[in-house]
Amino acid sequence: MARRAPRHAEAERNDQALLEAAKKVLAVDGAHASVATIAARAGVGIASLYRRYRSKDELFQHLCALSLDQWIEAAERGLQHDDPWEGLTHYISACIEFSGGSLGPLAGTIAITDEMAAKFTRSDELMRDLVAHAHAAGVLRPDATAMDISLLIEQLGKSPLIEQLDRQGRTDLTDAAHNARKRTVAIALDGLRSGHPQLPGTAPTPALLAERWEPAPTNSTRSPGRS
Amino acid sequence: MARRAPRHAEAERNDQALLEAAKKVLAVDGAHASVATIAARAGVGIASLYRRYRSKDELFQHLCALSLDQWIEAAERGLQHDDPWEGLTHYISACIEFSGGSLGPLAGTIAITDEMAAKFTRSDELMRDLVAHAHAAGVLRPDATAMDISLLIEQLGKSPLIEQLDRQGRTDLTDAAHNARKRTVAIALDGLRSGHPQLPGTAPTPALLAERWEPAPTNSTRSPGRS
DNA sequence: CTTCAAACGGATAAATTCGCTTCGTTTGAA
DNA sequence: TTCAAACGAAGCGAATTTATCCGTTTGAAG
Repeated sequence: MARRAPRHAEAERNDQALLEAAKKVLAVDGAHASVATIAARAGVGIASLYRRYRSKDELFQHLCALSLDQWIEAAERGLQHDDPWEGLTHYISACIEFSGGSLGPLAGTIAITDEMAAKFTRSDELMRDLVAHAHAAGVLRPDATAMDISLLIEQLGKSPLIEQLDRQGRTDLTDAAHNARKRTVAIALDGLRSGHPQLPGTAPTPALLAERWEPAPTNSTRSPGRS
Repeated sequence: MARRAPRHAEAERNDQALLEAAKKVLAVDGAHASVATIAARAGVGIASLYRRYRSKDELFQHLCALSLDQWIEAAERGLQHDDPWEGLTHYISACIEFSGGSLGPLAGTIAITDEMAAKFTRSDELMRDLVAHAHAAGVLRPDATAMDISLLIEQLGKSPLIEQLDRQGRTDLTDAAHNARKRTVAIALDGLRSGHPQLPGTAPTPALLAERWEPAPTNSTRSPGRS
């Protein structure tokens, strides 16, 4: 073919760097992460970001889709385990580990694409299967529902300590912080095993997690989303 | 006597409203909460805020001191319990409940006053006592340290779901969200009881929590290039 | 009722930050 | 050597943010 890709390899590398940078910056700065920060962290110019994505929102949507892929893959791996408990705990640990609290801050700030909705549904199904298997095997406490576990994952995925250390550039402490969170996760997982007193209140309804991604209903100061 | 207080009562009420509003806005908007938002939520003018605090930072420092008071009081109450386990769990639950993730986002963004440092030390001592009693009674898993529990509190105190719902004004779901978190906390507390396999890794050092409040004098993340 | 300082609210100034565009430069396969 | 594709970064207007300024309201003292 004729001229096709003078610097195609570099473009590919930059795209990858942008996505990784966006994820980290999003975890650190929250929903108000700026494109300038993301581009700087990726080591590329701002224009390189806008050449790939038409807007900041589009970048975040793509990032969400990729994260959902990770969730789906983690669930599929978990379902392949022979031991239902191992499968569930590996899924939970994996989600907490790689999520980095990326999606949480985004909830409600970006529109949900059809692609995202489909992947979310698939992820949810797989997750319910995982929980059902663990319940059937009697290793997971019967009163803990899939919703409980989803909330647990979200709660532990976003670590204030890790985020702040990252923000301050204390790379010398991040290992210790991650180790500390592993212990917190281990404690929570032990609490999920069978043989504990009944959980308080009633199980949370799926609406709690579903509706949070709905477009912000009465949000006052939002620029009209184009597209 | 000379004129003393034409509208003193109103001033007092406004001060109280400001503190409460600041706490809520801080939990919702994070460290970048604006004074305008806080004043609006308190239902007062911006000037009323600046009449009491010379700057935004001074307000936040005062707020921190008050929160530390709550921690101290919760620990003292916990120590009064006859049952060490009840004392510890009530302390943990109380801290998670009222913290609202207020202090977390502030860490590193404001200077630590001497008052804050003293209260932090006192709170830490009481908390260690609580844990020591629970350990001595054999109700708390021996491998869980005070640091582990501090991190657990911080991790569960900041709820992404609750914050987002609050941000979107979905007051119809906040009750359900709080109930859901109560269940998450209950799971974690069950995981803290004795009779579980050894926790992974080594216990986190106190430096992890102490250093995060250290001055962040070199505004590192301001320009994300080379530091 | 009049007085008047304390307290009020909100417009506003000055500086910053944001998303995004434009533009001159660099790269590397043909 | 050529030249389109890809690059980095300065720049633009709009939107925020902190903090101050100023005219108005309040309510106890005289």
